[in-house]
Amino acid sequence: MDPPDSHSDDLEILLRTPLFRGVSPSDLHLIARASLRRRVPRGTVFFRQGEPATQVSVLTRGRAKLTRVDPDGREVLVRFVAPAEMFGGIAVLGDSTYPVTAEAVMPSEALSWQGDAMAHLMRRFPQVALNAMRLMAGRIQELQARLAELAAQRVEQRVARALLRLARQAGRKVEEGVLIDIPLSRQDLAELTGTTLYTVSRILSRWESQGLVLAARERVVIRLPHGLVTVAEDLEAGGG
Amino acid sequence: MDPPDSHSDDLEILLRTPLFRGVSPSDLHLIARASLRRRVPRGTVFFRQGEPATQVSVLTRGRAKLTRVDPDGREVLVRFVAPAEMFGGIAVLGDSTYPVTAEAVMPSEALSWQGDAMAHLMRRFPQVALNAMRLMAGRIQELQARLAELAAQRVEQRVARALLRLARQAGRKVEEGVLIDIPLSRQDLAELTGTTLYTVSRILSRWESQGLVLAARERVVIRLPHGLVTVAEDLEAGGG
DNA sequence: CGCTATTTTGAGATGGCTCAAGCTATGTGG
DNA sequence: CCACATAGCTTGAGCCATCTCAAAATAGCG
Repeated sequence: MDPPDSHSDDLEILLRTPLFRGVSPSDLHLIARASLRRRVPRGTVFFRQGEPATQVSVLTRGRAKLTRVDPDGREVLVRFVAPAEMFGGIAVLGDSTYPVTAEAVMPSEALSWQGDAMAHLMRRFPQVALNAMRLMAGRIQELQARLAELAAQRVEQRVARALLRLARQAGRKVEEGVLIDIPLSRQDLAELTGTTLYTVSRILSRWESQGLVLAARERVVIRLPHGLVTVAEDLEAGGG
Repeated sequence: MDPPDSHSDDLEILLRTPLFRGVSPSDLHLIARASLRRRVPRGTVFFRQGEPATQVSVLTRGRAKLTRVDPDGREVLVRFVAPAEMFGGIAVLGDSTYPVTAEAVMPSEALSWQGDAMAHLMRRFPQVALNAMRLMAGRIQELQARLAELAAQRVEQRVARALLRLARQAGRKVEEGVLIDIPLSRQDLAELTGTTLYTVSRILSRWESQGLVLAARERVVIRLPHGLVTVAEDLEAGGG
């Protein structure tokens, strides 16, 4: 009944979704059946900051980005979402409105559950609640780390770290090095690191001339990860 | 049997501890009995960043601050802890080491539970697990807000917001306005907002001459909260 | 009542921002 | 298949908010 790219694939993704770790495949099947599938083109907004939070989602294909608009209108990129990652869960569990906007940055697919359905699932499968806690704890630690970074480091180090993080989350080995497999503009990198697209552009140009990275339109390849680590840790003389 | 300032007081605090919201007083009594009380002088470190995380705590008296040291050695102040607030919980639920250092900034008292004891409590009282999730969700939202702030706003606005947040968390009405009831040095404010103590000092001096605040040694009183809000939102002409 | 931590203030340096202009892939319609 | 339109990117020049470093003034504390 299911075409090969729907429920059966869903299950495969859900099996390696941290939120559902430890849940048996048959229970996962139940869980999957309680979900809604949404397949969207690039640019689609899953939900918008400030809207009443109604659903928890897991990305099954593609990539999404979570952004937040400052009262002053400046955008900040909170994080990218990769397949098998949960998003939108914080709002449902915490406050009643989404604290970020979620947008697909390439053709994507997500499964989602209504907040009360998820609450039900957590009651029925306590492991899911535990997983959610562990995930949130991890998110908190990451945010604290970024906060410290933003407070204490220079732009160049922050950009280096952002790229290294992205490589870990969405890196793909290619001939020239590690490709960050997300359409990633200079503007995105700037919003991710709290700087401007101009500064990011200059930094990437310099790194490219030093052979550290390859930078193209919405595309970054890390050629010398270790070199970036050196920059990130500020062990640099100043270079040139 | 209990002296008036120990178990009975504990219970009173625990009754208004968000982590235990919805737990009956008799169950709370049980919970309290599973805890360890620690009374410490100013400057005591409850736990240090990087140590294996073993216990979840609730502050019952005093104040604590959670700081994080950058690889480069710079300190960042993650947050202050007020009575009835949980701390140390993230580490126990998430990773196995504390991501921050917790230090009493005045004579303080905390109750703590071993990680496995807390896990046991959460299994026995699912409401506690739910509360923990809600708390973490709130913490994530706050961290995201601060991240956006740090990425997008000027120092003066960040300091204004930090003071307003502190006033909400630890404000006490006094004759001259709202006293931030924490020993709060210029250095602390700088570490909280990602700037230097010099810049904070200059900003406070200016605000004091404008009548917005009273600033003394490790002490800040907000005289015109609305004025600070104006600064925080950058509705200012520039002012002289 | 002197010691020490905290704070203030000055002066100079600079990293990163802003604004302005031109460049280059990529895609589109003729 | 080409010329144009467009979104994304690069680069230059000038400026300024903020940092750094230095030194002096204060305020608690023992």
